[in-house]
Amino acid sequence: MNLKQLAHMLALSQTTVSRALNGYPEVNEETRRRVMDAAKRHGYRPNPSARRLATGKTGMIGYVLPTGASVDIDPHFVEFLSGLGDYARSHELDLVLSPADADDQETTYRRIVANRQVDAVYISSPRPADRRVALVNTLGIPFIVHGRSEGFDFDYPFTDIDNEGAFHEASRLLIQLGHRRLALINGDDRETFAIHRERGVRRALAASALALDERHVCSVVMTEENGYRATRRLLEAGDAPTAIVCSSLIMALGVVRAVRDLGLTIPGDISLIAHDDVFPWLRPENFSVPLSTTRSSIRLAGARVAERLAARISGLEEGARGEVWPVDLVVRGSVAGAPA
Amino acid sequence: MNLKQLAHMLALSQTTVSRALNGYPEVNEETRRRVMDAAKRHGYRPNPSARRLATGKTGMIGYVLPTGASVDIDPHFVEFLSGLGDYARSHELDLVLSPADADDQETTYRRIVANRQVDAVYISSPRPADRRVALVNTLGIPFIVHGRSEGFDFDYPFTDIDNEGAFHEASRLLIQLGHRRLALINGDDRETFAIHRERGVRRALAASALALDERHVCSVVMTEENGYRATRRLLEAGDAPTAIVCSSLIMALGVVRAVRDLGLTIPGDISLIAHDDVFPWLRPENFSVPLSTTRSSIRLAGARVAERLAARISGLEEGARGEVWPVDLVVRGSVAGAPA
DNA sequence: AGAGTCTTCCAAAGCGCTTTGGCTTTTTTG
DNA sequence: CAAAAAAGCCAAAGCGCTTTGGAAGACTCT
Repeated sequence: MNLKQLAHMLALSQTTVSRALNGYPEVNEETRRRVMDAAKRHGYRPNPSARRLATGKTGMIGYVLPTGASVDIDPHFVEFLSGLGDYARSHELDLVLSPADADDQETTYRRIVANRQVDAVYISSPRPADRRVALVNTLGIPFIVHGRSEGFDFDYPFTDIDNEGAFHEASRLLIQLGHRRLALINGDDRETFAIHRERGVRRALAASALALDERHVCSVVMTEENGYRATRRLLEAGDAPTAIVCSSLIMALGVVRAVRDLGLTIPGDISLIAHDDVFPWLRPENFSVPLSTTRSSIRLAGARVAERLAARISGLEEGARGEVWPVDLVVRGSVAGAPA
Repeated sequence: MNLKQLAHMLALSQTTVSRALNGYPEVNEETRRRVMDAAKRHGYRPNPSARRLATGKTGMIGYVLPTGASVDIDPHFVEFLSGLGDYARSHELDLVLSPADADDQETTYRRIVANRQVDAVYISSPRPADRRVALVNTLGIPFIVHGRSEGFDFDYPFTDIDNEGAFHEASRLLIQLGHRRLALINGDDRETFAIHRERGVRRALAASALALDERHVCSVVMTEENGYRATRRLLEAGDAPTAIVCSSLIMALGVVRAVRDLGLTIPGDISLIAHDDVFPWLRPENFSVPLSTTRSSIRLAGARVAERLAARISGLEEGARGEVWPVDLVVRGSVAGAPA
């Protein structure tokens, strides 16, 4: 059942039927009702390929997925996707993942824009002066950055959490508890979120005339194993820290294991605070010692990004407004006063 | 730059240019070369929307993503996606995720097929007599099932691992080590993989004239917390098992925590084997006691599914061939002889 | 009543590609 | 050498929708 048939059946022109269905004003309300009625009764659904060719609108949002044998997709992605998908569903949007060589995403961005394959895109895990952001900005496709970039001479729309504030608060708590030697086990420090977190820690220390020992900050891919290794290294060297701030719950698993392996305890010897993106399958309160966290649901962020993308597609949102969400500091058993 | 312009510039008809580009035989090789040359030089890329309208081919594979506030996307998904994306990239395929109400995926399947939004789909986490499988089968769109369904009067193409065999082997090993009371902490037993795993355990026990105590088998969503709870319940009741087989590494984290909380040790008091889908961020050899596993890379499965989908789209693969991959049993420190 | 203004609808021209059917020109064949 | 076959190309008809530019009729106003 296509438009032509429907129009013929109603003894109307395709124009009128099309307009009736799409809510244009120049059609009699009575006629519109008849049309919509018939459309529903016959289960008419406009062919998206045709609509797409005619309008350029696709009803899809895009994401360029970096791939490659040695490229691991961040497990956070799936949670983000949950939120995104949940919102997208309610707005009849589909998500298209365009796999790209991790080292050449530009080609793919250009392709999906040139081919008008999607109405909008989002960018995640941005770095300072991220080329992807600059690119989509000049290409002129609606977009939202999940996270933040830095160092551009233009503004852009983003949704981010207050990473600096979160890690500042976490560090401040530890300092108040008497800790003087903090360590930071961070994610990839080429990404902005990690830079902000480190900044937060340093600022808190500086406020108490303390500093972050360069040997006490490390930047690694966020796996359990790397959390373990980093902790071993930190604790086995001289001037070991008494408190650790950690960028992910998965790494925190490794931290806990390392501390135990060394015959130390949390929080007796080591206080620990980690960032929690809120996974359903791994919860900080269920650590052997309930874990203090800076908490922010990445799923909600996904939903919010979808919402903003939809708004931009339909023209309801414009401009380069960035938004920064506050982060909760949730104190549980893994922190205590510094050992004497 | 569109076909019309290119044709005009070459003083050829659109027909000829189109045919030259698409490798049809009725065009002079010399002409073809000229055309391809010009196309490359001017960066001509056929508009996919137009091609799609004309041919019905989209260059995309589809996945219906169950969503909802209480629906959690399986964290395995992201690893599967890694493999899928990696292959898809090399074949210029995009992946479209169509979010659907978890309780009504049929509507979405019908929509993407009726609208010809994708060339093929894959289905994951199938259950016995899965309605989605029956549906796509009758809808006639090319598809691959990742995993297996059961109880149909038709065959269908799938790629699965030998879950029954894997858990049979794991159980057999434990039995050989003298264990008599095994427990199974399984995933959602409405899904086929869980049913097969249970079957494997039972078969191994039966071979030694043993049986799986109904109190020693449980089926839960695969989270750390559920692994913990299940283990507490198992070990605190009478006739506690001396060995546990567990369907996921994430649940195994909870198992280990519970065992420790109870003042027991692995493998001294409890032997443990878990299934490992091979995540980069959580490795069995890094458990406090290196974990024995049944191992099968879900990432490779993703790549294989993509490969088969591509083959089916291009007509290279037909029929309902199912393939079952063997699973490695990797023995590490978490198993030992049964306590006296 | 005639001019001007809405309201309501339509025919037809895209959107950019593929593909059918046919027309020349060249090559092959008996 | 004429007839048949093959090769190489083209015009035009889709694919199914949106949107432009009118046009006809109904209504308002002076």
